[in-house]
Amino acid sequence: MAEIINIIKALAQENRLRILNLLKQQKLCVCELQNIMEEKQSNISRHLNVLKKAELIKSEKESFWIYYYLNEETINEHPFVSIILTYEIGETDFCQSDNERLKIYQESDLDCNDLKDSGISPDI
Amino acid sequence: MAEIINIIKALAQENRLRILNLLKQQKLCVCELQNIMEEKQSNISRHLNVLKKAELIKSEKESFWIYYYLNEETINEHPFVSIILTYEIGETDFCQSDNERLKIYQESDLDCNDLKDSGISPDI
DNA sequence: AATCTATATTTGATTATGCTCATATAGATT
DNA sequence: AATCTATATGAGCATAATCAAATATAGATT
Repeated sequence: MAEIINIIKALAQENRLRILNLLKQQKLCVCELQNIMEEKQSNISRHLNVLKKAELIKSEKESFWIYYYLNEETINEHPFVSIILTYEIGETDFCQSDNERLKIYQESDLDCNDLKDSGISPDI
Repeated sequence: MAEIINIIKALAQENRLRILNLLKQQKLCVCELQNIMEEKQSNISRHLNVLKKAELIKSEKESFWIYYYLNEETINEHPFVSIILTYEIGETDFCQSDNERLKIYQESDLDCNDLKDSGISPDI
């Protein structure tokens, strides 16, 4: 079981909160996160690793991609995490604009195969 | 109003959680915290400043001493903070031993006037 | 087996954090 | 006003965190 202090430390960083906010809405792979968040792949990967060590997320491989999703056991065991994700960060600017980009992606009918060279949309 | 991310960052450090755990139980001044926690005065002072900037605590002067206490407005506005203090850190080793020392201090009938050279008890 | 590609990791630069020692400051007490 | 003392702050150091660029790796596809 992850130490409580590691869980709080994992939550104490904007990019990691952004990742959790997105994963709360749906399972996503690294390249999707990279495109929605407009961050470098290595940076996303690093933060995912921190979140995984804190046992806040899990991953599973599906053909080419590794999909990340919330670790429900940890979240259920530590309800304050859900409270933060649901009530505390929803209104922040960074979540709002990530949510907009997630919506664009969802409505685009693109998937991981398309992300490599095109980005989510011509504007992004 | 303090940014949510500053609040989480303030919580993501053991010594600051220790301070909050103690202040949850009673108002304390710097020299009391210093003696109970067995940390350097400057270190305590610095962490108090971080907690104050996150608006998690307030202070008030009483004759020689500055007493710190939880900022109820912030705590009420962000219920996850109480949850962490009540349900998440109570069982940690660091809180347990701080609580023991707080108890010794409470039962000692010492006060701030005595702490300067003596420490809380001969053993400490 | 060879190739390809998504993800992880290494390296190195930059910045932030935590701590201690020493000193400054504020503001009570005399 | 002078002094005293609790607390705050500055300086310096060590360690950790963040990030980008380049490279390594795993494992799917052909």
